[in-house]
Amino acid sequence: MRHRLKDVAERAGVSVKTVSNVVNGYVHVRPDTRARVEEAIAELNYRPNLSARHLRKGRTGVIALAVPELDIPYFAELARHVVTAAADFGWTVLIDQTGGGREQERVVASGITDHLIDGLIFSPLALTAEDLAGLDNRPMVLLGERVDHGPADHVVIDNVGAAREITSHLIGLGRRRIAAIGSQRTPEGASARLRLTGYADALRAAGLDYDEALVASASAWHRADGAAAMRGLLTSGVRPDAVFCFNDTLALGALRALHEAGLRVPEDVAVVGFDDIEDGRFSIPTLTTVAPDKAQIARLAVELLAERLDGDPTAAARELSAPYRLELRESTQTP
Amino acid sequence: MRHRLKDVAERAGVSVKTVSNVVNGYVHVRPDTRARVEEAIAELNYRPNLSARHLRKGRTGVIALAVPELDIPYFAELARHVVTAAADFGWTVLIDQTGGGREQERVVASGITDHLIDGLIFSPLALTAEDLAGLDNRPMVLLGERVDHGPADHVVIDNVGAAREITSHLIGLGRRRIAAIGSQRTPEGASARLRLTGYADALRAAGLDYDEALVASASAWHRADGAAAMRGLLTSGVRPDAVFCFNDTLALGALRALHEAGLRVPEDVAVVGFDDIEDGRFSIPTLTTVAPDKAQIARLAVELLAERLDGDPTAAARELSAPYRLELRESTQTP
DNA sequence: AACGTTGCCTACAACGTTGTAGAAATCAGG
DNA sequence: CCTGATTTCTACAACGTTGTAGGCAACGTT
Repeated sequence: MRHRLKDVAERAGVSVKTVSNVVNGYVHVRPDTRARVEEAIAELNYRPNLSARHLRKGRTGVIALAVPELDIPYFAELARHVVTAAADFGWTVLIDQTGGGREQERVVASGITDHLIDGLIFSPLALTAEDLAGLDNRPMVLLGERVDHGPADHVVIDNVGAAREITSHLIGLGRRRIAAIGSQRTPEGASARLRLTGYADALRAAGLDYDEALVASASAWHRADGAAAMRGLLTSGVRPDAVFCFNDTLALGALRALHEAGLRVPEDVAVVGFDDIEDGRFSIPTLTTVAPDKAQIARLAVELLAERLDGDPTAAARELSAPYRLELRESTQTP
Repeated sequence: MRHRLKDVAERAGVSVKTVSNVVNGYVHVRPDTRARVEEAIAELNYRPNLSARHLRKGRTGVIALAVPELDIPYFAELARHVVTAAADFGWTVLIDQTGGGREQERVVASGITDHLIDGLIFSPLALTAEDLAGLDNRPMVLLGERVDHGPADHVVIDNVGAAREITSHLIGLGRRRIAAIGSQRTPEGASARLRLTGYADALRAAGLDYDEALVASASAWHRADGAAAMRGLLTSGVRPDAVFCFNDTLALGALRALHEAGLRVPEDVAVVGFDDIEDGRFSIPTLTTVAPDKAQIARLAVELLAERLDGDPTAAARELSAPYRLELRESTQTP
């Protein structure tokens, strides 16, 4: 049995609005009235109906987080941080899985769940700037690489800089034939493009040639794709002495393929990844990686959303950058 | 700018209710009227307000999934399957992270988000039967080990049987000093208790002694706990020739600790896990494990919830069992 | 031709909440 | 003890939707 304000009001002998005032912490309520109401609330185990409240107030206290796939560890870890950060604002998080397809992402962004949520934190893969431009300017924060000239707030990390830095680290270790795994030619591959740019920058800065043959593409960024790409590199005969994988799951797949080929990491081939997922801290060998500050990304995203909700909805879009650092582990340590 | 039924109605020159009828697929609407309304809907990009609909109908089309931690791969993979299964019913999934604490779980179960969701799929760690008994009988499906005599539907797998089977597999390989990692004495450890029972059953059936010294506890089931427990076993001098870890992340941690100790897997020590997370298919060595049918678990849970929502809410609680199978991989393969 | 039936549509009320307006009670200051 | 301000509370309307009841045509049946 569910109770309403009306039931509480009758039990406490006050008006419905007075109960509402107590629930909402309105100050001008006599202490004894408040006590009576609170007692009635407790006795009936009353809980506000959020839909009704939303209908009236226009706020649900629910935000959505949309990610391509939940069982990609990076997104799972990110989701955890977003849920935690949102809790500080009293928000519940509705998590949506887009699958990464452009059409599905458009549906999510345009808001199938429109009226149930106050705002959206969105990590798009395939969405283009035009897609975004066609939408209502609902409160939305984008995560990840910039969708150029998009009208929404976003939180990014410096993909180019991070990729340059970790590639330079490999060069600093004396590696000269550095492969890259994860390149993508599709429009979805914004992260891939930026990381490839950083990789190429670092090579150029060190006076090394950019060799097409050392760059392997991967349509998705799962372990299996990393393993397949690594096998491809090995059979093509390019003999790399290091590999920069554009994320950690690719790198874990690459480790596996190197292991199967009988090559030692890092002695024969050094391997680095990107994302700092937990797996990489326990893999054999442990994985050197770029560690974006996921907690900070989540916090910034939630804060941006909060400001957008409370502030001017038409204010100019903002871009915040979250820090990262290199995590040096066994997969690059020269013994 | 957001539009309402009223706006569409004015534009199409019909009543509000007729628009509602079109939106809801009511049959008795003349084709030309329907066309006019649909045109107006498209022009205004109308989308129903879910809160208002919920307030009126008592259904939101949103269900919640509550899991202890999202970045535990097992739960992330499960979440993915639940989202997929729910989509077939036209449901959106709100994902809640409980942290696994009893108090937080009670809050979730009692329904902070009560009125926004139609039902709850819940994977509890710490919740007790008494906690559950104190709640309204809202539509709820529990996942995982049984909370004895709980009033809610649940979907389980045969933990005891699966643990017995995989332990027997180790015995069949000729292993005799089989350790177990993941035992828990806390009331939270229902899964741990069941898996330990299966382990002990298998030993007894093979005429092997159950040796306390071979059973390592782990307060949580993360990689770090598995690594720590394995190190503990190794330094205690019990010299196991196989280890049954109560989940895959524990096993991955154990692999790591064995590697650091210079022991070979499976030659010196065979390792098995439980859950079949993706990591175990690419770890070095790949991990033999119990593979619960996660897709089936998710589908059964969603179906149970659907039946509970449509059917008699006071009907007796049901318990469904999902299948599992053994995945034999490198970590137990005798070379 | 009168009748009931069906198809199509509309008006109204209600879901549970909160903002607004204002009434009644209390207080402060002369 | 009067006046005006403040505190405390209430009645009412509205948020956007859908169920109910009912009206008016058009149809088929006697």
